[in-house]
Amino acid sequence: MEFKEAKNKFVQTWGALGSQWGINKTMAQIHALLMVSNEAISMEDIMEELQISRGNASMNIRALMDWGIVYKEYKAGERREFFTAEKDLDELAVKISKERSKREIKPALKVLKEVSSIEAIKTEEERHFVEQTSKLYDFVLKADNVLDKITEYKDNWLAKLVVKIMKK
Amino acid sequence: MEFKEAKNKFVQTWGALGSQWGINKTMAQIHALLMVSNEAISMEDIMEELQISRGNASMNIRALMDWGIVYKEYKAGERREFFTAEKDLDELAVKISKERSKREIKPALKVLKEVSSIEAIKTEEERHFVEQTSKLYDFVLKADNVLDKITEYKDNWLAKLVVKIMKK
DNA sequence: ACAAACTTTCATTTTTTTTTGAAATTTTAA
DNA sequence: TTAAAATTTCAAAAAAAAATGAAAGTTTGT
Repeated sequence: MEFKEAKNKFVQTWGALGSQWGINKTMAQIHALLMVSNEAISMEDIMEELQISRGNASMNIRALMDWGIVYKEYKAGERREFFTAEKDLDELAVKISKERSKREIKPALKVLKEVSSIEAIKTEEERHFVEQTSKLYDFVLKADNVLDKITEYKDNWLAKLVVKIMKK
Repeated sequence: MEFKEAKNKFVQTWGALGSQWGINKTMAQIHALLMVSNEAISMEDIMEELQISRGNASMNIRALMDWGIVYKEYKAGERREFFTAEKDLDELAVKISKERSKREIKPALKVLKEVSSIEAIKTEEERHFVEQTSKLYDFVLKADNVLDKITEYKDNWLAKLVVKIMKK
């Protein structure tokens, strides 16, 4: 496989994967493109490489910046903006994990707490509902915290030890 | 909040969440409904409760069974089929995790390995591409394995120890 | 202050995904 | 074996999501 083909395959695959994770295709493709680029790219070049419109590029770059995984960069003597992706994978994982927690897990927890707090449980059906949603609340809360801890401790000795143990 | 309202809210929220995770709304709603039901439900009742068509119900129940998180159940003297969801959350997490690994992570790994193996690296651009995709390969492979181990060891002392340490 | 260079916005169009529903198929009880 | 009861399939319709592109807005150099 030659370089151009490989690059294209990577961008396409990453894009397809994105759609399975609630991120749209173009957003994932732009991210992929920036990830494997050794230098910052202008919007014009992104449009050209992915064959997308100006508006599409603009909106998805903005979304990626909102996620904190793509940055603007200014080049001396250049008027237009250039973009780079977070290339440190640990850092990338932390940011994605934090953002998803904030956007999806936290709101879900709020609802779970709410619905599991209905009062005056009369029927067996109601009892089961409360039991199940309460368990779900505990489970999601715990999972969210573990994720937090993993990303937080990632670089220190404790995490390293854990990873070592896990590898056995 | 009264029971019916709470149940509805839970089903709706779970459904909305599903779409952010690459699962369609109806599929997630059916799963939610079955999760909080204390007894198996017929297709007719699922259609009724979620206000969806027969075909839609049939296809999404099938998909849930393919994921291994919803089961068919037969009632004595009843011709039609009833359905229940996996209610043990640990078991549910393991199944979802395994399935996503199989469907998404493994194929992604294959592509990453492929594209990071291009030969005859000439330019700096190509060198960077190979470096970045190789790192990505290692990272995803490691993440996939850790997930595997966590689910595998979940119930034994090692995992419990880890969770304990993490909680500090 | 001007205008060229560049970016953002958003109503409209296009594409993709999901849903419907009727026909075909399968299952089962008698 | 038959036919009623139930489920599945899939072409077509509907709904939802994403992309376009032109106009509006912003920034910057002179």
